Amino acid sequence: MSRFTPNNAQSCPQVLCIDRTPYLAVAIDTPLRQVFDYRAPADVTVGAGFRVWVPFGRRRVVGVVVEGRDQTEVPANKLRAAFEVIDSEPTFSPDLLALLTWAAEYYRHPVGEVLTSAMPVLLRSGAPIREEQILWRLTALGREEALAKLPARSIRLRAIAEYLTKHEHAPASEILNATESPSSALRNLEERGFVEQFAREKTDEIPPVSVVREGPPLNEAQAAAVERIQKTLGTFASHLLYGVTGSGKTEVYLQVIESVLARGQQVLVLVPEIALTPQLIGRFRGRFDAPLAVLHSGLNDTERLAAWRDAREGTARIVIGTRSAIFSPLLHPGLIIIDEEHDGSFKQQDGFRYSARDLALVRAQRLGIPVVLGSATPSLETLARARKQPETLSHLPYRAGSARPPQVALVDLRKHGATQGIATPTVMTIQRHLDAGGQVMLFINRRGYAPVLFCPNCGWSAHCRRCDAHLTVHARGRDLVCHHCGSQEPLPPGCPNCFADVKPVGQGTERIEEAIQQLFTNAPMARIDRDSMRRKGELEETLARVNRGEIRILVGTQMLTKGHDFPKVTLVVVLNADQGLFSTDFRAPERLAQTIVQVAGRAGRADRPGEVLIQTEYPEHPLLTLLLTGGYAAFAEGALTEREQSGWPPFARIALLRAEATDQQAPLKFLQDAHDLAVDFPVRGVKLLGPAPAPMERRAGRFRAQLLIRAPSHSPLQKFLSGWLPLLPMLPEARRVRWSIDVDAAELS
DNA sequence: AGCACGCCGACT
DNA sequence: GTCGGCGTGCTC
Repeated sequence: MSRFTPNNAQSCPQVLCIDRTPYLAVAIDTPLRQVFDYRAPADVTVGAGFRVWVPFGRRRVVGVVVEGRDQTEVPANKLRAAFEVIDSEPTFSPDLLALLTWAAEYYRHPVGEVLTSAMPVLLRSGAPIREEQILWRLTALGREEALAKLPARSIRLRAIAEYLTKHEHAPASEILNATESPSSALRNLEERGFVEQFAREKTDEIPPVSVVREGPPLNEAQAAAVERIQKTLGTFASHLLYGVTGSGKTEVYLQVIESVLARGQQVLVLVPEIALTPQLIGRFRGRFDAPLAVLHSGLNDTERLAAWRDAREGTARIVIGTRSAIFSPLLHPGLIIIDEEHDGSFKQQDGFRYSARDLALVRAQRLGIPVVLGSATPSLETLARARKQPETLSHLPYRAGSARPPQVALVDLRKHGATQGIATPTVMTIQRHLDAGGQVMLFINRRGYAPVLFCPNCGWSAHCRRCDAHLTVHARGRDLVCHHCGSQEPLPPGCPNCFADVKPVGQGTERIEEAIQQLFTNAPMARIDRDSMRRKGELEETLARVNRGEIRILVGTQMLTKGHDFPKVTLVVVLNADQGLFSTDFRAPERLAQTIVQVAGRAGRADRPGEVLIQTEYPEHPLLTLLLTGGYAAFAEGALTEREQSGWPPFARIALLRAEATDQQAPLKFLQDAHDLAVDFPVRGVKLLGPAPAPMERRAGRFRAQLLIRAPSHSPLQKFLSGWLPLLPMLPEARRVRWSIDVDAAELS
């Protein structure tokens, strides 16, 4: 029953005694791929997972004990003693520590950096793990008079008073989150003498949880999914919840979460970076009266540490966050949910290049708990796994309510004339939907006004000085911006080559916005992309206007697809489906299909039938015809067959060795040397492809190249890497480049 | 990554 | 004379 054993000092003394050894192996935040041995301080409880202050070179740093050791290979003249142990209990429980060291090994990343990345910033610099908790409660005066005396218009103050009537006491963060109030509201109540703070007496009791509101009745598929997942609570199982948009995946999550909470366990929910919307959190809060810890990029250091502590001490019953939340400590883990599991943001793209989705499976397996991967467009990896174990596949094929699936049609851009990228039949369809009172959404995966600035006279086009890329025309034709390095310059008055007039070529969101305004003068519209939604809260504001019906036409990028509902949208237009149709990256078709299906899923959610138009120059392309005739499932079947035949994941494992330098030849030379070195480590089935320049060789002034390693499965890949990688730093060329290894690389660029 | 040591160029 | 450029070496 170790799963239910609290990992704090009071209740689990045996954890502290096993490592009473003379030496400690300590992981330190440094790119060095090793741990460092220290003499353990005497007469202090210390062991694996504890943080210690240690001397390191000329510095004093925080390290994490990875294990206790009875002996050390380090010569006595080098060995030093740890200064002090930071807490009276380990920062990392044995199972979390084991997961992290496993991940460091698997992704070939220095263990010190891995452990550091799993800690809130304040813990990295030595803040204590436990703190006397400051709680707020109503004063006697507050209990008697607050609700009676507070004016009705003081909504926040009354909400806080009501909350504290129900909860007796709670930390400020919890109160402010639940009532969506600023901290000034609490101070205001304190000045009125209605509330007071006090230090919590030390107790590990976990607040009771109740269901605030019962959920709606489930349809047959949802009920089957809930039951299938519930049956596996307490054991490892990897579920795929494969539900089309609007089929009620969240309701399935909620029902299963309810069971987990009833078992006294915690739920960890991972969501993609952009989709950490108030919508989902709102659903959770509306359903359960359970403390929720939200880990997102907007938190400051103190808030982050508080959320981390709440997860670790079991106070937070639901922990919801993005990628890095997979490393949240949990006292009583019971379930992990990965929402929109296909989303690329679960894979970290620099430094410690882990996949939170893959680690969720590892963590769940180690803990003996189920994991639920939810998506309308599952990754091929997840689909392949589900094929092997059909008992864990739950399909939600119909939309909740009476909504019918949208009608999808292709618009052949070669046959029809187009104004600014919008084909004539598309214009007519938009008009028809506007006339019928519908809302229209146009999707284009490109920011800015136009992707190219071109001189029709001499053929010149605007290139970035530091990247092998065109500059994008921005701000209605006033600026040139590089989307790869961020450099910016004013638009030249004419061609710098021949002084002729230059012309923006192609369409971005800004230009589509302009075209729509000209074509549909009376329809109020909005544009949603990274440039137009810079200000905080702007996105939410615009989305609200859309859903109130004040906006009739919506133009935007990927941003539109991530987790937002647009119940009044009846027509979705994918303006250019062709980017990615002929990419060198074997995953490009998968990403394109997911994007198209996700965008299309925004149409017709209520009782109105939805319509989807996909503009393309290649209407006969098999990817598009498959999607059109058989939906995502048919596409995925086809793609899986292709991957199997060509030996790509999930039917193989890959790793990518990347190198970059300001010198053009150095990365290629280094990779060639690395390639040549590999003949000394033959592992059956392991093949090296390359080296080759990266698809965009020069980026931000650095030349980049890559070498692909392909193996039939996980273990030969790891076997090869463990023999080969340690020797790379010894190559003379290694010092002239920056290199990194990306295990299970998601993007080959 | 830090951080120090170390050996050559233009400044008060 | 010395401030500082970044090459190279080390961190239990």
